[in-house]
Amino acid sequence: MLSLKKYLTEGLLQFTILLSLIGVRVDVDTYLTSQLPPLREIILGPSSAYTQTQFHNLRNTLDGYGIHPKSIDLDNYFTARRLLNQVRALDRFQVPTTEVNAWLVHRDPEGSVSGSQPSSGLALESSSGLQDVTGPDNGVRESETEQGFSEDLEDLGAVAPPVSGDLTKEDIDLGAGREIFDYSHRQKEQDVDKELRDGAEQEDTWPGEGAEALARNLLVDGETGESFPVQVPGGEDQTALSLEECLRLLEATCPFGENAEFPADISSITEAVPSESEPPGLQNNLLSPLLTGTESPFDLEQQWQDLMSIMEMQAMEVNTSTSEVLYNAPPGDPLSTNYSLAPNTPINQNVSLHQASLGGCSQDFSLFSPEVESLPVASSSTLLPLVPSNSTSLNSTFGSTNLAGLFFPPQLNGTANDTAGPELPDPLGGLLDEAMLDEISLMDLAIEEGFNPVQASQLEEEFDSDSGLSLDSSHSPSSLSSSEGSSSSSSSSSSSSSSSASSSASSSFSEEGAVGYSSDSETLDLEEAEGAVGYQPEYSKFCRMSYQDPSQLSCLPYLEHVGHNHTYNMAPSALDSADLPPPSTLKKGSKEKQADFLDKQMSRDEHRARAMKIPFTNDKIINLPVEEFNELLSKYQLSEAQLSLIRDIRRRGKNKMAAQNCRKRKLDTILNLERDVEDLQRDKARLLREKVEFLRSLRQMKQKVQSLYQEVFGRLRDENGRPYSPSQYALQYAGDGSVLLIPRTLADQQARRQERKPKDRRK
DNA sequence: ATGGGCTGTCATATG
DNA sequence: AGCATATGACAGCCC
Repeated sequence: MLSLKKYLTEGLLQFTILLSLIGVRVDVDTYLTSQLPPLREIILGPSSAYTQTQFHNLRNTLDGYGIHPKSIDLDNYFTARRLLNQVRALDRFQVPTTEVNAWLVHRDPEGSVSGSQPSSGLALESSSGLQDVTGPDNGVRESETEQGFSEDLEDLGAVAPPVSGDLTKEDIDLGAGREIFDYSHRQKEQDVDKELRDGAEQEDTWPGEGAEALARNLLVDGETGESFPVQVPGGEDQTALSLEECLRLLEATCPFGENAEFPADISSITEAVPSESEPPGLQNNLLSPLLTGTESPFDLEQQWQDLMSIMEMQAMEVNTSTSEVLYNAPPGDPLSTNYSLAPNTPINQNVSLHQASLGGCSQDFSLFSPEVESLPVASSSTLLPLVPSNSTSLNSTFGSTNLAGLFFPPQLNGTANDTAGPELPDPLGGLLDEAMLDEISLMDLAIEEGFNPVQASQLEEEFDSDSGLSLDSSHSPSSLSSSEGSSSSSSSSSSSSSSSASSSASSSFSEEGAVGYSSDSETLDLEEAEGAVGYQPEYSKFCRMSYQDPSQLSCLPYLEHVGHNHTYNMAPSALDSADLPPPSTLKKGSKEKQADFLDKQMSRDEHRARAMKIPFTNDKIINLPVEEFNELLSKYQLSEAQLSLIRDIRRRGKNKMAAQNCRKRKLDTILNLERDVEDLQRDKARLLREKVEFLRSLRQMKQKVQSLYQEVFGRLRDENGRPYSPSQYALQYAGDGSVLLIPRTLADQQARRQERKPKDRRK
């Protein structure tokens, strides 16, 4: 019960807010197993954001906070953010759709372009284009439906009364006053407080008899210790659950294994495939970033996998349709069906592709060939710098020179029969799928290294930070403003930063701080105040813990000492309360009013000290080092009650400062967390954009290789002038760029051999 | 009147 | 052990 109660309090609420910002589920298990670095650090151990030294960032960071936690706007800000996150969760699976929609728009013309190419001669292109348009739509609709379901769940969760509330109430409400537990000690002070409170209005009537008077006036105060249950916002969890469910459903529809290997060497393809139908291009190494990039330990791999699954669903539909057109043609007229668009004049009736050099084709695998350039590859400029200029990575990734193994689906390879001669397997269905599988399995590795799939899937909710709902991105110098997402998010950031500016301008730190507070030293012990050393703790009462502009904070010298070097109690004595005369009271004139004012401004401990005739200031009591403090006590003949009070004053005063520091630190931690979240969101958005571009490139290349393979293979003729059966023969690329026509059985063997290699290497 | 935020205080843990 | 500090929890005050 106690631990539950613990979780249901302020800390959890704050973390809930923060977690909800990045879409991380808020149930405790996930909470504790969280692997996301900032959150994990906060929960499981000290972090850079949670260490005390970070507290100084409160004043050191001049880039400012988007919205200050105590600004009036902050509440609305967080609330709005949470709500917006929930709203954003509605199109969780449309995350890539934002990208994919654009992709689809251009997918259609691409299909038509390909289909209209006279030499490509592949009827599948147009049909694949059709499929491509309809397929993803289905996928999107499906995910929308599921998302709607999850939204319903979420709504239910949000409306449902928090169960924990009753628990907490039962747990806390013990039906006993707090004084029961420390009656003897606290009652005295409570009585004193009561007396003082009463006396403050009926003038100071404290008899001044010290402990005896205390003992005579024992009264039980009404301090009951009643508490109120803390309500934990519900709904987040259910949202996460439903989203997770959706993700699982979505993944279940994508029949990809994790251990699939990519058997063939695609770099050979880029070198070998002829370029008849394509104008010269460049970047035969374009594939390498697609594949080597996945080996880098991205934190968002799981999310990418989600995206990949979505993308792949679409790709699968394309491939399926392609395969159907290609390989399930009516048996009656297979040749005319499959090769009808092949050139009527064969290249060579006795063509021997042994040593047939198909060089120059590498240029055709350019993303930027006219056909491809017609596609709005959103930010090819961002893609290019990421392309390592070595093609060996392609070799290592695809690892095989067997085009047949590369292109032909396993089932076709295995069940090749002579009667199905004209059936031409989908060369690139295998290519892309295997590539995807390879990528996904690499992602899995990264995931195993510590990225929680749940987190990733929930992080995906934030993917559409391009929607303008993202966190303020203008603060970070690392913000990549190259993309379309940054511009929209910067608009939101401008509003948030302006609100923070207004909030910080709304209250003036220095004006309030100028009002004197600790009046003891002036009204009672001016001579003591002269020697008083130390930070004026009560001063913060006028600061009201206002953390506006850090630059303003840095202008307050004594606050430089409020930190975790614990030097604040050695602050300049110049800042003692004696040197901070309240201007407003001075202007008021009459000394009675001034005294009255000062009297009201005195803290309870100051009243107590005054009542007990403590001969020195509370500042001294609180801020003197232990040695000096003890020395001071020894100078005076103090009663036991006075000594007790002095020690309590010291304890309370120090604790008060500690509490203030603690709260500052807590806020600072939250701010740091928020900044971390912003950075992560920016990184995530950037990585996802890059991934979408990579996928787009891969898809385009897949289609190109597919068509080129078909074309080359379709033009081959045996000695009798008949086309080769794709079930019996396959094209294979040699390492030197030559292309060989080999029997499928041999090709399959080589493919299997190549498959084993990467697995062994991985082990 | 009331809820939420702020602050002081206590209890307790930790260094 | 004593002290200082950190922090969760609570109550009271104020807006």
